Amino acid sequence: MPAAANKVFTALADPTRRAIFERLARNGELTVRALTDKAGVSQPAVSKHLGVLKLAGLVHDRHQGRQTHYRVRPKGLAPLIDWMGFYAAFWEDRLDRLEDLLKRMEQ
Amino acid sequence: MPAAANKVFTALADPTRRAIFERLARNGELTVRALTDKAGVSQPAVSKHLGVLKLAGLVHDRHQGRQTHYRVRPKGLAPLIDWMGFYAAFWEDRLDRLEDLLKRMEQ
DNA sequence: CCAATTCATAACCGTACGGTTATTGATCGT
DNA sequence: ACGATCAATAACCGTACGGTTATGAATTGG
Repeated sequence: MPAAANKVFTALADPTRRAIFERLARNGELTVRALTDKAGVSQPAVSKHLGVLKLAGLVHDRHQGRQTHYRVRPKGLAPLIDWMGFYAAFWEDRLDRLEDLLKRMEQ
Repeated sequence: MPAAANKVFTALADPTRRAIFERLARNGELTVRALTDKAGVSQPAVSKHLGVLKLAGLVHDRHQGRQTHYRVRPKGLAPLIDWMGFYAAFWEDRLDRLEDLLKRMEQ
C-alpha cells in the first residue's frame, strides 16, 4: 500500500517538478511547450519531469496532433492523504488514550 | 512556506527514512540504538537519516546521558497539509480532519 | 580506572538524478 | 512538398545522496 506513496513522495520532492505540478493544478491543462516556457529548464528536462509525474500517477497526458497536453490526475495525491491519514488515526488513538487518562485522573 | 514543504517532501521520499519516521510514530520515543537494531542499515546511516528528519522539522531529539531519544514532532507534517491547500476542493473533509487534528496537537 | 556502550562526525565510494545538447519522429502551416 | 514546430529519446556530465568503515567524544558500569 505505501509503495505508491513512495513514488508520489519522490516525484514531489523535486522543486522544479513540484512547480510543474502546481502549474498544472492551477491551469487545468497545459502543453509541454507552455510548461517549458516558464519552467526555467529545457524542454527535454520538462518532458522527463512529466514522465516521472505520470509514472507516479500524478498527471495524465492527452496527445493531440504534435503536442501533448498534460493535466493533473485528481486521485494522484490519494496515496499521500492515505499515508498521512494512517498516522492521523494513530495520533487520534493516542489523543483518545490521553483523554481517557486525564478523565480518570480527575476523580 | 514552500521551503519547508521542500525539506519535508525530500525527507519522506527515502523509504528507509520514512520507515524510521513510521517506527517513531508508532512507538512514541526510541533511542538511536533501538532504531538501528531494526533499520537494516548501519548506526551512522541511521544517525544521518535522523539528522535529515530533524532538519525537516519532522522529529525532535532529547539527550539523556550517552543516548539520544527521538520522537515524532506532530506539527512536522503541517507544511505538507499546507502545500495541499490548493487541492482543498478535492479533499475537503479528509483535509479538514487532518488540519483539525494537527491543530489539536499544537503544543 | 578501565572497558564498553552510545552516538555523531569524517572520509570515502558507487550510483542515481537533474540538467544539458543533439537527434529523431510526427505533425502542422504555407 | 518543404520548412518549421513540438515532444520524446539518447547520450553524456557533474553533483548530491545513501550507504559504508573508521574514529572520536561522552557517558556508564564493574
